[in-house]
Amino acid sequence: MSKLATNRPTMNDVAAAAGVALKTVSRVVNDEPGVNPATADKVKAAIDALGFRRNDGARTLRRGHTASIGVVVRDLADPFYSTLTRAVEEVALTHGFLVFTGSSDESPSRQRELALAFCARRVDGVVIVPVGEDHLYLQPEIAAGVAAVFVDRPAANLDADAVLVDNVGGVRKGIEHLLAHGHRRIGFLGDAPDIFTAGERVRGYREALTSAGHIIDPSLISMASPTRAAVRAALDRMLGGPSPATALFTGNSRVTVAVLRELAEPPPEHVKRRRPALVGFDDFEVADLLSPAVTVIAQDPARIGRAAAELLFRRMENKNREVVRRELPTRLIVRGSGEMPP
Amino acid sequence: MSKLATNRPTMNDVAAAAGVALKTVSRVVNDEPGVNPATADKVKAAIDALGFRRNDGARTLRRGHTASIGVVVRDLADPFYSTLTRAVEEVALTHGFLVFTGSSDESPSRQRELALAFCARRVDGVVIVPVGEDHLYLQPEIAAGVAAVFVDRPAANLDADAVLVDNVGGVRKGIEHLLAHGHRRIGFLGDAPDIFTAGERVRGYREALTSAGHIIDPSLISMASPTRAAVRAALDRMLGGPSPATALFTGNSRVTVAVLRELAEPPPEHVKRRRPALVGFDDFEVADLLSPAVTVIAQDPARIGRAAAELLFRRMENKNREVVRRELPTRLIVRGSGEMPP
DNA sequence: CTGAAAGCGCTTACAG
DNA sequence: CTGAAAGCGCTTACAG
Repeated sequence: MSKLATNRPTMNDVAAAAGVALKTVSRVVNDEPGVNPATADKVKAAIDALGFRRNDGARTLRRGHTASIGVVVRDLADPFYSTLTRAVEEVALTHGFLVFTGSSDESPSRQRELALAFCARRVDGVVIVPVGEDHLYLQPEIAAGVAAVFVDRPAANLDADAVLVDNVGGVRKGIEHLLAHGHRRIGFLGDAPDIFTAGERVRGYREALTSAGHIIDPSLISMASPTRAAVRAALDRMLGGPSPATALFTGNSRVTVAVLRELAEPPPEHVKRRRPALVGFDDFEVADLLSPAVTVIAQDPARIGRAAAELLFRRMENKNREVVRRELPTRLIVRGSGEMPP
Repeated sequence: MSKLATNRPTMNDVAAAAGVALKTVSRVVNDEPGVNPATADKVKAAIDALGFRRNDGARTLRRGHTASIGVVVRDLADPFYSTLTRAVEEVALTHGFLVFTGSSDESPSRQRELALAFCARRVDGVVIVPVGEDHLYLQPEIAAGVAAVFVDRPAANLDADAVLVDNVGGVRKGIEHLLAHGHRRIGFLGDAPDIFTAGERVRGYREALTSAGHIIDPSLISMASPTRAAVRAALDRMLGGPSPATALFTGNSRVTVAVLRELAEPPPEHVKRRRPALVGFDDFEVADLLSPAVTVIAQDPARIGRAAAELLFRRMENKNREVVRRELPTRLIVRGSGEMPP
């Protein structure tokens, strides 16, 4: 591509038009003190006449920081991550920062490319929902001064700031709730076991049952991506046998919705199902309008995003402060589905 | 702030370490042809040893374009806008572009500041969900070469590319559906009348009724932000009178959900309500799981975002092509709530 | 195949 | 209060 058609005026052009030096224009543009009001007026007039707007890219190059951050989530279209990102944006704006966003789609290489592309633009910090086993590629960036905060999951092999959720405690709370309502056969439908949160949550399930003196029945645990087929198979197994589960715990909102959708279908002829009690991890829109309304262990994605952003800005201020790992609580929201008797 | 602690190696450092000229490093980094393989290897070794990573900000300054775009939506936490943004991101990535995002919160000044901040970073293009009456502030940016595409709503006073939805046609389809099921008293619950889409949609309502030879009853129209109080008042009026509405059309998913929530409450004592039929504009998660499942006029936010991004990249390629205004169709999804008899 | 110089549009560090 | 020079880290345009 040859010289662009863009023909933006520069500080130099403004200076020429106003009959002053470049530096004086810079002073006026940046509201630096000590400019003669009459001179400033001349400069301002020239700025308006030419339609000058400072090139922040040039400014950035000279100053060494860009006042921008990058956010890499799993999927910006997912309400959990979009709400989280929006909260980061809000904090960033407070500091006068702009934010790049990107979705990794759970692909380690795509995440890496996004994060490094942001770093190549010299963002001052990154907020990352980590994917995959290896995050050492970020080490040089961090060493070079990029602040990094991991969110929702810890970085695999990097000692860095992180904002997590009390997954284990949250699930325990949900399972204990079902136990308190008399359930003893409780099925757990999680997600792919390599996802950090999925592992933590099934751990919470096991701990809750074991602590209460119950035996873990492996046939009541399903750890798979919530495809239609996987969910159907798991439900048939858990609800169709001679000693069926009377309650289910679903490990995230995608699973919850998939299960609800499956329960809404008539079961195969040879299977007889009773509607099980249900508690789901993650709140979701109109969970309260379903019948029965869905009892959930709610996370607070906006709070998570805010916490991550605040940690990021604190890290930018002081690269040497010790690494922080915050764990945010969950909240049981009782709505009906989790209070049905066995 | 003084000199930053960041101590990144530059091409100059690499050149010194490899014993070549700066330009040769540039050639290697950019995969330019015509470098002696042995020289290239020396340079690559130096790059690895120093952990060099090109500063894209500097590159950008010299080349005149940044390979980045800005997206300003109403609220990134809203599934409609986050899905739209995600689709824009996808197209951008295909072109090797990065994307800044921002939420205007329906504030004209905040939108303006975000858009101009993106332009100050010299993004090559912006996708904007416009708010407010005045978008002339973008005129100089567009003149200076920034591509701009408006989405969901047209720019108030600027002749620019836009991707809209056939709001009028969509609502007409919904109202005609209710008419075909025998309804004659159909209430319309919209949104604040200064929102473009709200205006278009109520127009569709009027047109559908008029075309079918029916009279418009103003008491069956409510144009207000869907606060709890406003929705309740509108429902009491529309459903509580001597000649109540037998069906409702809701103008967007926020309204739909607010109405459903209100209908789930027991009505005030002196009001007796029948459950009205319902068709809503916008699809939403688990609309199919409610009882009755909710019939909607669905938009396709991913398609809208994709169309906007594609238009943007075409505009970047040719600043002089004529202004395009695309209007995307809607789809009626029949689920039950819209097929209930009067 | 390789390199020295100029310049992108600003800010920094000084000098007057 | 104002300005001339250098430099941020690259690419462009040339020269050898």
